[in-house]
Amino acid sequence: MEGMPAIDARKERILRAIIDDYVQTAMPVGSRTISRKYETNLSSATIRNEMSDLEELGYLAQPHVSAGRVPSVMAYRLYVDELLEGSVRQDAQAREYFSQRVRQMEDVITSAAQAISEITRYTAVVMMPKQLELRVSCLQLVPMPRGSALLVIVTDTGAIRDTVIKVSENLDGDALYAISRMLTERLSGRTLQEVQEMLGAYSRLAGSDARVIEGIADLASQMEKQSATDTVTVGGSHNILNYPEYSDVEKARAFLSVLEHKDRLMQLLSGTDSAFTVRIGPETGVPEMADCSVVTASYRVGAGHKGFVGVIGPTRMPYGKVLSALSAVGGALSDLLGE
Amino acid sequence: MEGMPAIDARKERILRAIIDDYVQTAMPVGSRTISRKYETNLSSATIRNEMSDLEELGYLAQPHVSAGRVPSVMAYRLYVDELLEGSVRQDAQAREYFSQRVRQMEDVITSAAQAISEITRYTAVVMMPKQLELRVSCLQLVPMPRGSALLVIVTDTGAIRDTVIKVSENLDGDALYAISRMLTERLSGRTLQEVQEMLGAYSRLAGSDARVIEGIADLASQMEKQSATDTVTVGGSHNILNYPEYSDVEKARAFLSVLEHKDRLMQLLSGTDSAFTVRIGPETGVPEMADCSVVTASYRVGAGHKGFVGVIGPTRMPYGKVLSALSAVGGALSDLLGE
DNA sequence: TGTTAGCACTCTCGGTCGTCGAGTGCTAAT
DNA sequence: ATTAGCACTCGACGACCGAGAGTGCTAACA
Repeated sequence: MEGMPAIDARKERILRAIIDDYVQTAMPVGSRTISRKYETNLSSATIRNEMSDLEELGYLAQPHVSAGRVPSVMAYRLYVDELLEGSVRQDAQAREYFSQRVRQMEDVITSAAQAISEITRYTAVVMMPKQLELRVSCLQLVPMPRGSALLVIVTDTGAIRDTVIKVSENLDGDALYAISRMLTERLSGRTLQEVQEMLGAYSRLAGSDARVIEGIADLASQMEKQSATDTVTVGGSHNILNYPEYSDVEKARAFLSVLEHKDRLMQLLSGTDSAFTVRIGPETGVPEMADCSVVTASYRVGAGHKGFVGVIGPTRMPYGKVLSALSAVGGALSDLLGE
Repeated sequence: MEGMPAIDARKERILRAIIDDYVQTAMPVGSRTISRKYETNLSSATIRNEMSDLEELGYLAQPHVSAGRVPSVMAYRLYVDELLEGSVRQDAQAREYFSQRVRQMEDVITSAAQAISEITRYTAVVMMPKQLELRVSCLQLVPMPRGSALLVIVTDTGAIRDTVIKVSENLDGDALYAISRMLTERLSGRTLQEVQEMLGAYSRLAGSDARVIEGIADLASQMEKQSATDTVTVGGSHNILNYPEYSDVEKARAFLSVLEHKDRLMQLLSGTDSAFTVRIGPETGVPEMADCSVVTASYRVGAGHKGFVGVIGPTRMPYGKVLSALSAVGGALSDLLGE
């Protein structure tokens, strides 16, 4: 009675070769291919025996009896876990991406998503954690032509929001600055919610327009609303069309429609503690993504809050490259957004 | 010897019915369909005769002998020209879209693109004309936590650009305002290019940081570069997958790749004088878009400069609805961006 | 003269069938 | 333990065929 075959070094090499080849070609890998391209001193028959063992062990699967083998979720996992052990090399290309001007949280987030998607050629997702308790640090009116002014609110975490409001034509730059000073003095240190509540009482402040107050109220309520929800951005969503597993339009559409619903997207990203997570196929928990993998890296932003950057692509994916790209972008984000 | 059949009222009704049906179903329309759904008092045989005439006239085409008829480019054009005659009804839904906060040109443009794509369910493109000779109107530094400041530049056309720069920790709000005033005084009225050139000379200004100067130089050069090129944004690009004519992934990808190249996109939009333009199929001049139509509306922004809003979709398109949506959004844009 | 019923004809679509080839598993030889 | 050889399996692909949709034409009819 034979026991379960053990997985030795050679089996591992072969498994690795199969994964690599499959990642490249997206076609089931046959024994001949391995024997010629990877293990040139072994015959196809030997490889066949090994492959048969690997299948018994659960690392390979055959779409049908006379096709080659395809790596199973277990195989990817083995491979990925191994990658996760070693430190992930930082990708220089990724860091360069952020030399551009960055404006505020949202801008950073979206350019991160674009950067990742361009580097990896997959779909990228970036999540910014919700920030409760944003406090106003400064508030300023910048004169604009034709009776307008730009109202800028800066919070203690460095988030910036602005909007154009109408003001009296006879307020010049200095007058606006005086108003700004006064408002900053009274409102700084308050949370956005407090600011909102306090504004009612101010509507008759000397020298200030009711319209200014209104503008601030609007802006404060918007910031408050936005800061209370997680923000999530997608980049390069149609990169998915580059991969043959999505040459079925229905599949592609299902995929894209998941991306359009923030809540379903959150499901893919959230709920992990470690720096890197890889969910393969069914592990994603979203049926439409059954043959996708989701790779995420977390980055720190300020006091213990964590955001995620991630890549969604076919299960066959060069996990090594993806991980290093994510790690680089995550690092850059931490630098930019962290305290 | 029979002459060319004339196009009478009934032929026109039938043609219209065929277009309507084809727009809905994307399937060649047969004579029976028309006789049952649209012209219930005529038999299919009669319709057949009429259709045969319409084909001879060039308004219909048959994909193959035993399929129904499909409207030709000429048919659409007839129909569209008729639409263009009458005034295009404004679409209420579109106007609502802009009640949101709008920040600056680019924001307006992108939300316009999104609005159009959501309303029409097609791909939307919005172009903002290049603005030469932008002049600085105001320039202000807003204090931020941790030795940063937000540098805001406002131009005479109301374009806003900002960036975060580092400044000496010991500059407080008033000091920053003093610098802002001084800079505004010296730089306002200058074009961005002039500002850029002048900044070299200022690097030793009393009380101001070299870093501030540097920040302004950066920002000015970016604004200058951006204002010299046309800006174009795409919204809802993957709406295209909703239409059966793009159930071929290769086609869809070709379509999307055109959208990714700004220059090819410009080709689709530019070069028209009238308020509305409809280019059908080959008229677009871009081979990948051979079975698309491009509908554009122009909007005025300030002194004679024109921008375009457009929709790209399959040639069978409810042109009436699309035109009214575009007209509404175009109007809103003129209001928001015009002088 | 315009409309309609009838009919033969054409062409696509969907399914079935048979061939081809890639790949396997097993056995026997090395 | 490895490998050559061979029979076998199964999907991909092209050929083929029948059904159905739609046409054009003709002849009858109002």
